[in-house]
Amino acid sequence: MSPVKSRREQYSEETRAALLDAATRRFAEHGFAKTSLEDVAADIRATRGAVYHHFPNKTALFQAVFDALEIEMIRRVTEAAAREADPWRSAMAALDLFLDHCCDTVYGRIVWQEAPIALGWQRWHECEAEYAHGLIEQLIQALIESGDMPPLPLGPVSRITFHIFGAAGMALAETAPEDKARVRGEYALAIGHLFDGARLPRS
Amino acid sequence: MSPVKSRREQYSEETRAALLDAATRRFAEHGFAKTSLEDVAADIRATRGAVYHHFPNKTALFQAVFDALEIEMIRRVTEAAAREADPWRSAMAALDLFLDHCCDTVYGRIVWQEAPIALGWQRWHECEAEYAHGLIEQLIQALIESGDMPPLPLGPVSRITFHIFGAAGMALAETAPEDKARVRGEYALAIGHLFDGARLPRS
DNA sequence: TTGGAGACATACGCTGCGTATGTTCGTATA
DNA sequence: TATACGAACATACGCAGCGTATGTCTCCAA
Repeated sequence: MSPVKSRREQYSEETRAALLDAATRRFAEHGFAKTSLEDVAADIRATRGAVYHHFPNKTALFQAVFDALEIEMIRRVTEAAAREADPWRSAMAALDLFLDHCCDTVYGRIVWQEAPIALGWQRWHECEAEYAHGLIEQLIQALIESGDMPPLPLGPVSRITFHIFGAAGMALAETAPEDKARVRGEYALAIGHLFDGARLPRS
Repeated sequence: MSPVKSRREQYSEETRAALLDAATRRFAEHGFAKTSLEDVAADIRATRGAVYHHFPNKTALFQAVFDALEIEMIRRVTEAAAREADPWRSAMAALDLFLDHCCDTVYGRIVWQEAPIALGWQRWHECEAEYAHGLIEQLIQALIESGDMPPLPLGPVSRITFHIFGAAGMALAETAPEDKARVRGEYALAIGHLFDGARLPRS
């Protein structure tokens, strides 16, 4: 995996990682538009030159931040879902861990609030199609096959599901830390009821 | 209402209306970021000076465009909902007309795609809270009172509903005109099923 | 008819992105 | 061990586009 890095490679990777870290914090705190690359660079005692050496432009830097957060989230949710054998319980476990994740200020702000702005709505949606959307479609497909859900058109259903999750994600992202637990509970209740209603009695 | 306008007032209102019209088209076609006030002004054979005379800044111009679209939409949906006496049928009529409205390219693009970018997510959400959100809360409140829905926490439920509608709105906004009818049908089906599931048997 | 104010046009500064060019410092090669 | 080369940055510049300050014209009231 890492065939002995040279000193130069090590330095380079460290500054790149530092840039990603600084950018993550800046974007999460001030948003995409109000974050200047000057500031990000200054945070790690470098200049904009360093940023443009590692990333082609501001959007690409944000994209890298976004990707890292999404990949980590998908990884953990997939893991949680895989632990349950029953499709329905698997989906519920995924929802549960997703809500947990959304309580994280950085994830919520960047993925659910800033990303559509930074990447543009279209690109954001393409990314979500690649990450979350794929996972959701998988879970729902399993629910349909197991007879837990009626065979509605998969595209719209998973997109609606995505947006329902998004509603919770956005709501939690803008909730004050001390209220997150309560709000999280309310959304879990409401979403749970909604899905229970859509559920078919197992044959 | 209009106590005899002077010639000057008339001119002024006309250019303002023309600006709004031009801005609406530009924003809908090229998006907020890629629309320069220079172009908007040029469209009506004026300069940026005219824009800044009528609006304090670029965002305010967009806000005016957005407001006009939302107010018109709310007006028509409210009207449709009021024609039905039964709360459930009233809500369904509202959904139906809303989906119709989202098939309009300009409305879909500006309200559902560009607005969060232009106004910022926070401000956008505040606006929606004022417009759509209020209407949705009203409809759901009626459903709970009539016993059609269980008394879940009103906030989350109406926010989730908002985002479900949003899912359809966004999806329709990016669907090619020739496919809009089909996609609209799919979403109507999926949403209908979801709500039917959440419905309580009338006592 | 004339002063004033509203409705614009013109001119300028500033911020921040992207790019082109310069400089330093590891590292491979002779 | 001297040197050349290229990666990893820093510095400098151009440019678009927003916002603002100032100028000009024209309508209307007194």
